[in-house]
Amino acid sequence: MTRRQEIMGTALGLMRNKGYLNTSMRDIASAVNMEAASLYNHIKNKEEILTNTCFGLAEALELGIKEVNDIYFNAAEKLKMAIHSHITVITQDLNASHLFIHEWRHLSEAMRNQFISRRDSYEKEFRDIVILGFEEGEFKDVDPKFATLTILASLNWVSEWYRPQGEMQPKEIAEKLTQFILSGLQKN
Amino acid sequence: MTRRQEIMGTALGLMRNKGYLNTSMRDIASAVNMEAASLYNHIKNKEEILTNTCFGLAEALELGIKEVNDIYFNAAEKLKMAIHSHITVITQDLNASHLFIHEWRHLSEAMRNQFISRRDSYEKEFRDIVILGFEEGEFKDVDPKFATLTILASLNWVSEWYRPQGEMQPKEIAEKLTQFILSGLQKN
DNA sequence: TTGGAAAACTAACAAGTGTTAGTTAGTTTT
DNA sequence: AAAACTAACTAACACTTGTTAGTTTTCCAA
Repeated sequence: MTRRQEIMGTALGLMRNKGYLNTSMRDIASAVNMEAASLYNHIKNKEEILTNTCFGLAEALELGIKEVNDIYFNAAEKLKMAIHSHITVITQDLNASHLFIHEWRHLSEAMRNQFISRRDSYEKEFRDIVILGFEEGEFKDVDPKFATLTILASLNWVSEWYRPQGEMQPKEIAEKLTQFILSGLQKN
Repeated sequence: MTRRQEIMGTALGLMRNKGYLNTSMRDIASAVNMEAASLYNHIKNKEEILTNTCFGLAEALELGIKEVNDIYFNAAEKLKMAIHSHITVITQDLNASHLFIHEWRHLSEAMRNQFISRRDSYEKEFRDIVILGFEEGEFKDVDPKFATLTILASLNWVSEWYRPQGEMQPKEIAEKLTQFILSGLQKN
């Protein structure tokens, strides 16, 4: 592990616990046993940590959904795969996911706009699956935007409670979520 | 409207846009056309804004769920009412909701612990409804904790996209969510 | 009209912020 | 052996932070 990776990883951990703004360069430095100024030999600046993380995850998620949408399947199958992909990415690095989900607001305006538009297009790919399901006659006539937002909220929230050492593993989580989203809580 | 309420309201608006930590007392002051020091004639300190808001919403939510759980109903009916109550509270003041959902982390440790324990007990009341549904034989045999977290994630996320001027109003949102949570996306 | 509280002000504080400059010791490449 | 590079350091800058002290203005009831 390079020093840069060590700094990045430590920074993400601190930022997850205390928040991005509340984590100072001096906090990060002392967590890796150096002075704040020395960090700049390895990273450009504080925002690079945030930018790298947010866009790294965005890319991973996009890759996943595109793979799903490129293959022909029915909507239920696609949704299942998309959920699995999303959960896999999100549970990979919980610290990074926290930044991705909560701290992107603190990107500089230009970066933030880019980020938002990539997030929107990810949402759209997800929404297309819901719409496909309706066109197939397999899904109910729900408001696709509403449904997609609700689904993504559930998926993202996993990063808040998932623990790698816990009993539920990503694959199982994805399956239960798929089940829940497709057919709900009630019997029949 | 008292000056205090004006300050509080303005502060919440700023904090929703820029985040709690990123909103300075000087930001708040200039938004209500006064000097930062003058704010202290009306509020105790910055944290009071956060504390007041977080515990205010906690109380409103608790009140709602207790009302639901005190009356005898079947689980499906209770769930529907609990969702309605939650959405009503959450959509009442979007700025406050944002603080309640995202910024409680920045409460002082003592307050944060209190907050977490109240949130946990609210979650438990919700979970009891899911468990009741299973005992009645009406709900599927899901992990109640998992289901509850997933449901609450969907409910809270409403505060991110709901717009009072938009076409979907709280009552309709609650109904669609109930429908979605009970019976999912798929037909049959 | 006046007394006094309420609400504003100015000035300052101590601490903390991200970042840059300049330097140094140790290692690697030429 | 000389030159270049790496990664650490100390010191400092310019600015922002929440908050307090002390003072002045505003405003309303008596």
